[in-house]
Amino acid sequence: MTGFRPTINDVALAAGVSRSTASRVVNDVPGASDPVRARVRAAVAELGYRPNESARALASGRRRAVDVIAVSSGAGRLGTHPYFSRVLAGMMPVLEEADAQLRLHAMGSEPGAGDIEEIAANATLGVVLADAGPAVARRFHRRCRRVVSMVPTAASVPGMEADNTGGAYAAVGELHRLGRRRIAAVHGPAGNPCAADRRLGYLRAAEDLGLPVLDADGDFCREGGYATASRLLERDPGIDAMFVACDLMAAGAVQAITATGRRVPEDVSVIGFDDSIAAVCANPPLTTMRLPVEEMAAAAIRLLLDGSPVRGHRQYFPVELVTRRSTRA
Amino acid sequence: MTGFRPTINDVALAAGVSRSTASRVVNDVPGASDPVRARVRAAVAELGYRPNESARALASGRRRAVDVIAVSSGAGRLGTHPYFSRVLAGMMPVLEEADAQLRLHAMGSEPGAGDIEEIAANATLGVVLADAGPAVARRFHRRCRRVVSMVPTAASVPGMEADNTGGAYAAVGELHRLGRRRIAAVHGPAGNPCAADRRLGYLRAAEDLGLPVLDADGDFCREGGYATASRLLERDPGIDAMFVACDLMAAGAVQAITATGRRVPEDVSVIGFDDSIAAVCANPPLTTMRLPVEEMAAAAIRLLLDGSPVRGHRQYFPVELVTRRSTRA
DNA sequence: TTGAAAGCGCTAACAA
DNA sequence: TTGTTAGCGCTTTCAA
Repeated sequence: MTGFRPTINDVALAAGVSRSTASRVVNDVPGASDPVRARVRAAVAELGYRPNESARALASGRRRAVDVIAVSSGAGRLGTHPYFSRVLAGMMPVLEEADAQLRLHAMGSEPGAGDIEEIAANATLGVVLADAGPAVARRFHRRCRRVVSMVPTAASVPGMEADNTGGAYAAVGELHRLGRRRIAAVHGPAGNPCAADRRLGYLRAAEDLGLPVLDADGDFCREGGYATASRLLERDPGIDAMFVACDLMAAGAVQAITATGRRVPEDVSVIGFDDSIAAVCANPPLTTMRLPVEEMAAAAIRLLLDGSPVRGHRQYFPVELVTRRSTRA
Repeated sequence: MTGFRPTINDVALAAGVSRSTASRVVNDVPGASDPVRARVRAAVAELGYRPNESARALASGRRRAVDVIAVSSGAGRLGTHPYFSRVLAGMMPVLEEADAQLRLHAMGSEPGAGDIEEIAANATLGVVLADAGPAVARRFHRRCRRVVSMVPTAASVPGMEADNTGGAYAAVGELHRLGRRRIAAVHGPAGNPCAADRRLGYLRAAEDLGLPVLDADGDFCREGGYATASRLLERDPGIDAMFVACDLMAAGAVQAITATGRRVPEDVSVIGFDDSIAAVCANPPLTTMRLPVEEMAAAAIRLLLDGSPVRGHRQYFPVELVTRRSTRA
């Protein structure tokens, strides 16, 4: 009795129907009356039935897999980019549990229509968009119902939504609370939806607090953080704080700030975003807005596992301030 | 003719044998004469046959999977630890290609015998030890032939071996070349095989160059790097360079050094090890010894995919100096 | 709406 | 050493 795992035959037997009917119910395909559906579902629950994925794949000719699309980053960077590491780490145990496969696709910010077509055509459980803009997201969603985005994007595409705007707003508020009055911002890249929300949070806070807007766009990479922070500092040497839209860029920003001879946090306080490994490696370690990336990734997978997510579905996640040395004067 | 994929039946037919015989050859199990083996193998090559993993799993009752054992790190850290991210990134495409599964096991540095027993018993393709000491490695190897370690460990256990000793030696040599004469070292944890090799390289270089030995053990984490570097500096304020056995620790060491008011690299030059994301996030960015982690991880998987690796097998990888600002005076 | 039946591609007894 | 024969658990026609 210990290692026994019920098969669909057991379910069919318990529900008093044929194997095919049980299969139909389990797979949510038409061809079973409501009362029968209920009986089968009860049997499934009762027995704790879970389909054997190998048998499924063999019989149907396709493997259950989630396609993860990592837009906007070079393939080589996937292994080291802190965000994607966390995304994968969050997904892996859920996928494991469901005995499903992870297919990772790295593509540039302008994926070819052919790529999208092919991935959508071969998708089984669905597609997770790791960092896609609205245009790409819509194109996927048009071809494949089972799509979920790790970031808020086109309104119709189901997505995980962290409180990016609120987080950015809170970061600026914190800086203001610490007495800073010339708070600059290094945003993410122009087309990026997360970047847009964080930018909005900054702008709103600046307005509400009556602060000058001192900002520029970056690229979510360390190099861009360095370059943008340098430029900002040159343009306005009086800057006494920086809100940087991701930790990798913030690590670069701190390098840029100290390279000018300024001290962090004494001369310029810095708050990043993400709470990735980059935050603690920076010098000084970064105060940052923590994004629950692993939880968001796990939730995205669960959504796909549970069936076709409803159009426009949103799942919300909080963002929290983590205080480290880059703000503690 | 485009999407046709030969089955084992096609192979058997082409080789003029039964399906079972073909299966035996493909799976390298006894029960086929040498001439027959050759014929079947020829047919496999000719047709480009690749077994259907779903069918295999269904028929045999077990899924082809590689068990990756991440010893010595808390489960929560896996997603963010730069080393493991790179290991996973290196393995993923190879596994994908072979249609095999990745099972990740995180365990403390002293895994229970029960854990080892269970994983070894359920292993199919084999086990990759990500960072295990000789004792754990030997215990796994005793119970399961298909084991390969990502680091040199017990002599009998097949392993990937980067030139840790040579890398450490070269790092100290570089520091010496830059005019440094009081070169300290932050080693890895005592029992760690990689740490031991890097320590050896440091000690040899110190001896060869006539330098004082100024060292202490760390833990391969940023916190440990910070603490150990602080201690070293307190003990010997004249230190003018540091060789730190991993980038995460080196990022911490740089934080510790600058916290004392010293400048990097003017007062103290620093060289790390790995070339992970931590190296570029540190401030200043770290000169480091690059370890080809992704390649090593891919090679480990291929070794397992190719069958039982031979006892004591070693695969060697070079380590290269990558120069960044932490040494450029 | 339901069920019967035929495999999916492979492994593993069992016989020969 | 080899071949024959049952399935593994499931999906999917096809008939009823």
